[in-house]
Amino acid sequence: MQTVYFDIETADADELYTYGPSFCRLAGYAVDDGPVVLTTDMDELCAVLRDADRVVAHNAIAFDLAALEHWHGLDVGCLVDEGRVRDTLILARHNDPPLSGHTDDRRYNLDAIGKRLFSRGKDLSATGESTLKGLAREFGGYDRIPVDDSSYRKYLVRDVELLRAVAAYLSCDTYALREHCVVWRLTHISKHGFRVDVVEARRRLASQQKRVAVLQQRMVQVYGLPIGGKAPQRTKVGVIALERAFTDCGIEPPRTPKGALATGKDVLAALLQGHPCNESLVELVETLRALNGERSVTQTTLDHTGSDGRVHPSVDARQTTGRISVTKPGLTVMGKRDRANVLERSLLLPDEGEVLVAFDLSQVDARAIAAHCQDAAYVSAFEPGKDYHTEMAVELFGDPSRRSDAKPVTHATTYGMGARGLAASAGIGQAEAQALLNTLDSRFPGLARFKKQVRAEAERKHILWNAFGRPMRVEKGKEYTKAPAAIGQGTARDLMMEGILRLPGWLLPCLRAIVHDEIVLSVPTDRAEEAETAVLKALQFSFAVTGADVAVLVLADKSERGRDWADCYRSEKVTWPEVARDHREQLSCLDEHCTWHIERNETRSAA
DNA sequence: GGGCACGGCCAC
DNA sequence: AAACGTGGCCGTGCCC
Repeated sequence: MQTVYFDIETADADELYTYGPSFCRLAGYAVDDGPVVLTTDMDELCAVLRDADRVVAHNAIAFDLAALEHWHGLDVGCLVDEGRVRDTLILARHNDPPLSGHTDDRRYNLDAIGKRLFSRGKDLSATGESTLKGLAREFGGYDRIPVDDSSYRKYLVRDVELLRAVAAYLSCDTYALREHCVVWRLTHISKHGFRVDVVEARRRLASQQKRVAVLQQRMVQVYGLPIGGKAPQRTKVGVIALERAFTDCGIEPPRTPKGALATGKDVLAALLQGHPCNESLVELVETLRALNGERSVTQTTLDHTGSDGRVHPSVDARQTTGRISVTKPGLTVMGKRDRANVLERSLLLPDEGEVLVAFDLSQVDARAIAAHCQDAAYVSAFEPGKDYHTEMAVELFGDPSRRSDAKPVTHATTYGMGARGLAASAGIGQAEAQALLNTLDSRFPGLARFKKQVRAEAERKHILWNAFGRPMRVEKGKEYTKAPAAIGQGTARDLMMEGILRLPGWLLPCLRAIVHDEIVLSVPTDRAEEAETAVLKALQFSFAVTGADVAVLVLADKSERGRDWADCYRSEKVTWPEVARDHREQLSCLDEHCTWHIERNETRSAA
């Protein structure tokens, strides 16, 4: 049994997939208790790793091994599938799960872990990450530090030694091993990257700049806001001017809970509703809304686009529930619900000669809860052929046609919403909301019992385990809302990961994005049907919690085949014709609310 | 100039 | 006693 501990110094980590073959600069490795060996020969390192029974590194799968696979041809999939890899970042999160709220990455760097596991001496901690940063500053970049620099080498040696010490404290169970396979599969998203419509992105940036300039000018002239900066309406002076503008309209300036001027869109909408005839207020609010509504997704996407014309987003399982974060750029926050920003996704394209297809799991959080709680009525709402929200409408109102009224209530079930919150989200009175919550509890007693039970368990242990064995930390005092939410999201997450694990290997390089209950693939046009069948087969299965009587079906839908990511949703969003790329290729259109043919429509309405 | 909190936008 | 969960990213302002 031979274990190899290793670490690699590289160029800027953000350029993992774009830098070039000299990305890996200096490697350090140690076999079992042996001394740390340094080398610039990555082939030598790969040979050592191939022969090892066990390979250990921090963030091995998403970073070090990924770099060796990408630039030096190491077969990482084989190492992972054979269970030979131990990624101490995955294990550290598994052994000591993060709290929600602050995904504090620094909690999981080697220094921090070392400090928690065996309080390490100050002499070592002082040399942590700052050494490397300092060297990068001194030499003008991570890729320009001389590989024979003694402090660079000393730093690497120390890191491998620290890694070895840390690894001894971290245990690994079957869930953690499965997680290694999950993370490796997800690295394909970063590795292959998502093609960006760079020309269109630049065009949109330019037109956004024009739009903002007009709005800002109005703010300056009418309300006396300061000139300059990216968001003068948010500066101190700007806020004072806005407060005066509200007062001039005869309106008390709205406030946030902390006393600041509130300019969020819900607040502004409520204000308008209260004073529909106040024309000067309407103009002020509309201008403010328009300015606040300007997002920088296009800029962020371009900022992260590499010389290959693609973004290579980071994919991490760092959230407390295990849900996947996709960042740099944040694909999980791109528009979809609102007509004003649904086209954000249209900047992302399939590979040449391919189409994009999105697949999403149907009500997977609720199905996860059903699998856990085993409430007969709740579980039966997910039987094949039934529509969950319609079933809920029948149970809550005795009226299947009130499907849309039932939707917000189901949200309340998983997230522990109270009467006030439900009333606000559903647009009903608090008494009515409370009555609905009571009905929910009486119609689904098993669900109510389950929620009570997980709250109690969280209060006792502060950690909950989902149906797959993922530990999730629950904040003290917040068990009432967070415990059921953690189970719903956490198990839903692993149902999606089960699907990822069931995907046939040829589809892994096709993965482009994951947004919680949705995955996006770029597939060759002539294999689209084959791919769709295979993905749906992987994502859909019957699932039972250990010891449970009744299994719950996990079901998935597929989107249209898209020429860009937004185009995938054209049949889901038929009332927004611009979602379809075909429509955007037309020179003009007849829909006066179209967000694409804006200039033409403006000309038309003026005429 | 980095770190952090806030308040704004957004997703599932 | 009541109870809306998990996040990313931007711009500003303030702190060290």
